[in-house]
Amino acid sequence: MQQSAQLFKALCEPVRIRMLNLLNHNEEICVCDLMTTLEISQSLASRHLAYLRNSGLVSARREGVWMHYRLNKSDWQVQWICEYLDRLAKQDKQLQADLDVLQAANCC
Amino acid sequence: MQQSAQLFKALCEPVRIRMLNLLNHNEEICVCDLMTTLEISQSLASRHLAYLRNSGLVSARREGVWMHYRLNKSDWQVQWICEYLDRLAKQDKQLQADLDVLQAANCC
DNA sequence: TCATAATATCCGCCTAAGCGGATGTATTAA
DNA sequence: TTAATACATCCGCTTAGGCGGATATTATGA
Repeated sequence: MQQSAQLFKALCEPVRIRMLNLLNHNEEICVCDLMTTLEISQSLASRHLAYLRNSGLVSARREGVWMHYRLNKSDWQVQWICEYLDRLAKQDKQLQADLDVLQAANCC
Repeated sequence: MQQSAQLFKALCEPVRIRMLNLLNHNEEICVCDLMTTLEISQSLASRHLAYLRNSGLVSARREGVWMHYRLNKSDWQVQWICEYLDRLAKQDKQLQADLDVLQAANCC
């Protein structure tokens, strides 16, 4: 349950919800794409991604200089969160807009 | 989404997860039952319940001197949380024990 | 009206975690 | 080997929210 609480802490922050929403609709995303799509600083992106990593929600893969992040979809709690995000995205303009912006501009 | 973040903040605290688990298996529970079941102080119980109220997860009903709390099950997000709690309770000893303790000792 | 019981809120203290901006690290290419 | 790029981490500051213990509020019954 302590672990559940940690899971929810990861979802407390709007920026992290936006990140998870993007990851929910793309196999992998690199840090630079997340930065530009969400219009946040490199430092901020990296710190929030570290938080998501430490909470077990995402994992990272290095490819040369780039880090690619993806959801840990094998975890049932992550699957359950994805279902929530699917539903939330349908009624949230910001999340929809984020998806459009990411599709339009792929840097990696 | 700001509202979603607020919802998850309500779930960050183990004591609040335990409260929601109890409410998920009982129509209504009074504050004194929650206090004794979770073995927490009156002040602590009341503060966490206020947090859950302000987050829109529960509502309260006065009956004489007692306050009875219940889940706002009409909200789809609350329903979704209940499904999570159902699943979590099956694999969490603490949550199971809480339910047993509450059944054994009804004060109101 | 007054004492008591149940609940809510306030106070002071402490920690987690948010942020911007600076610095450190790892990889690639020249 | 060095410079540049992508990313991670650190530093200092600020705020939200945890806690115990004290106090306020509300309702009931004598």
